[in-house]
This record gives sequence, C-alpha cells and structure tokens, in this order.
Amino acid sequence: MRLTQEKAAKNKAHVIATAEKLFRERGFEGVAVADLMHEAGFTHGGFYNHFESKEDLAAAALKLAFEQAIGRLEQRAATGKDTKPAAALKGYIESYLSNSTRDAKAVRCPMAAFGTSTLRQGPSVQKVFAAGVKDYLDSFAKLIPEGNQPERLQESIRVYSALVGALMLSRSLAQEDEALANKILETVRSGLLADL
Amino acid sequence: MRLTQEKAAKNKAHVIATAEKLFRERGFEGVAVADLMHEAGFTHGGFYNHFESKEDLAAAALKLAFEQAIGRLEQRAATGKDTKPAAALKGYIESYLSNSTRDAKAVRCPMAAFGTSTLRQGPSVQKVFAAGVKDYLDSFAKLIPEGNQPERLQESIRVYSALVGALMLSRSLAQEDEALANKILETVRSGLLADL
DNA sequence: TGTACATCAGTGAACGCGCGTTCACTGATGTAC
DNA sequence: TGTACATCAGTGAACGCGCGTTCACTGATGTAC
Repeated sequence: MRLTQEKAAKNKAHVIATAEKLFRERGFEGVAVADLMHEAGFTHGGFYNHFESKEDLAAAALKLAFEQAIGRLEQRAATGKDTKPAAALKGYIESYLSNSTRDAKAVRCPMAAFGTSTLRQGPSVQKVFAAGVKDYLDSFAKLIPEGNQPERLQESIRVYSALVGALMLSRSLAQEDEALANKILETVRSGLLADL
Repeated sequence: MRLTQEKAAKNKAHVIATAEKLFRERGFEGVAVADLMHEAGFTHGGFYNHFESKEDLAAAALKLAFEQAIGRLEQRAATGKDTKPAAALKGYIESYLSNSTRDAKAVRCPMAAFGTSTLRQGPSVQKVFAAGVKDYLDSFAKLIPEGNQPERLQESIRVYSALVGALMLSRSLAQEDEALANKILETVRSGLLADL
C-alpha cells in the first residue's frame, strides 16, 4: 500500500505535529514511539520510514515548536506596527504570564516546556534548541518599542528571562499553593509593565 | 552483615547525597538505581532497605537540594547584616549569573536543574519541589535590602525569576553560541544591579 | 552479665516489563522502456 | 500510451536491552530472658 509522495509527506508532517504537542505535554521521555504513532493514527512500524531515530524526531518537533512560537511573536509585532508599539509588547507579556498559559497541559513556549531537559538530549536536539532560542530572541527584539537594535536585543533578553523564570516558578507552585503561584505571575507582570 | 543503626543511617544519607548530585547532573531519568548505588559504593540490592521506590528517593534528594540552596542563601544574608545589606544581594546575583555557575556540570539551583521536569514526576516529588520553592523565596526575601515584608517578597520574586530565566537561557546557548550566552548573563546581571 | 534468637543492612542473581529498533510482508505508486 | 518491474509507506510481530523491583541468603547487631 505505497502512498503518494505528497500523502507521505503530509503524514510525516502530521507525526511531527503530534509529537510536538505530546512532547510539550509529557516531555521527550514521557512519549513512547509506539504511543506517538498510534496517537497520530498509524502503527509504530512505519516510524523508521520517516525518521532515523527518536532523537531525529525530537529535533524536528523542537524545530516546529520554535517556528510556531516565533510565528506568534511575529504576528504580534506586525499588529503592533499599526497601533502603539508598546501595546504589542504589553499584550504579549499579559498573555505569557496569564493563568491560562500557566495551567495549560502543554505549555507553548519551548523554553518553559523543555528548558532543563534539552541539555540531557543528544547534540542534534541541543543544536536545534540553541538556534531556536537565538531566533526567538531576535524576533522578540522587534516587540521592544524603543531603542536601537543592540538596545532592543538587551531589553528583550531582560524581559524574556523574567517571563521564563516567572512562568516556571508559577507552574511549579500551581498545584500546591495557587495563591502564591498567582502572586508570582502578577508581581512579575506588574514589574515588567511598569517599565514600559 | 547487619550494621549499626548509626552506620546504616549514615549510609542512607550518603546515598541521598550522591543521588542529589547525580540527579542535578543527569536528571531523574538519567540515573539508574544500580548506577547510583554503585557510585555510592554499594550494590543495588540494598536500595529497597532504605527507600520505598525510586520516586521516594527523588523526593528525598530534592529536599536535600533545596536545603543546601537555602543554606547558601541564609549564609549570604547573615554576612550581609554586618556590611551593607545591598552588598549581599549583589554578591548573590553575581555568583548566580557567573560563567562558572552556568558551565558547571551540575547546576546547584534546584529550579534551574529540575524546573521543567519535576512537573512530570509523581505527586510526592511535586510536593517537595513546591515546598522548596516557597521556602527558597522566603529566604531570598531576607536578602532584599529595603522595604517591608510583602515588598521584600515581591522584589525577591522579580529578582529570582530573572535569575532563573537568564541562567536557563544562557545554559541552552553555551555550547552553540558562547558569546550570546555570555551576553545574556551580563545583560540581566547589569539590569538587576542597576536597580539596587 | 551471658546466652539464644530475631532482626535487618548489604549482596548478587533473577524477574518482568517497557521501549527503541528491526524485519518480512503487502500492495499501491513511480518509472523505465 | 501501455506494460513490467522496482520502489517504498504502512503493518504487525519480534528482538534485545535497560531498568525498577524482588528475593533468598549472609552474618553482624539488637533484644528478650
């Protein structure tokens, strides 16, 4: 039952998209190849027609995760050009540090989802991750309302660091002390917005 | 070859301390029970004389990790009382965001070491982690040089979020783009110190 | 205080399960002529 | 354009390894009398 090349490529993309979501939800080690393929609607044997190894897939999924995250950033930066530039950044911060972002099963930001675990993955995964972070920061700089290019990059580093740290802190407390978890989001949010 | 109760307790503590280091280095899943016991100088069979399960050990190791991290915080806060209070916080920030902290095989800060992976562990691990984060923030507040208690807690949340995010970003880039990794530490460091 | 027995930390072999990966097979697609 | 053969995506069984956990055993310690 050989498939059209087009259909095969579509299936591969579907497997990567499924993996991207599951990995964000359960981590790399929490998703078995057989589980993933079943979730994508296939049997597991065909996996190696598309990927050299599970690590190969992890790299592809991570690449997709960053592309999507950067896409959301760029979209916000684009709409920011119409109105006040500061409003776009404000909106992103509020969205990133919202309770719904924190309580999502699968956090969308790749740094908050994979930050401490990619360092224990193979080199191909680390390469993709590092490249993704770099691109993400470059896109983030477009959201910074004022300053020249180096100043914007610096400011994006400061803001993004605070976002990542706050989201991780809040997530780690969400089950045990929701009040403190909320307070963390509020506190960092108000601190960042006061600087705009 | 039954051992003295005292000796047995000492051995258990030694296993936990070994696990604490190895877990920070390789993550929970990167350390096999047999590896750990061998590294601690034992054979693996005795493991279940001390722990109910690997998760039970993970909780104990995480508890120790936070105790040590908080101990370092308290020590710095204590020395800060002699000199200017702001100097103690400044020293902690500089140490936390140093290149040597970033390049250490086993990062000491539990949040930077385990942040995104504890959420995928069992409930006992998550409980210990949440309690540790809470205690850590309370100790951190003692390092904040001015303000009343709630203000200090707010400021410690802001500073610690920035520290965690910056360290994670820098670590993820260290292998692929050391210049940018350094720039991240410098940028966040200078931003935080400017506020003192 | 001394003796007899129960307890239990540590040993090393073994179990059993999950998971990444391989393989023979199917049959529709792609291609050479 | 039609035909014959090679290719290859997907299937499902099987392999093999690693790892968490169990177990029978040892012999020194703890304890009851």
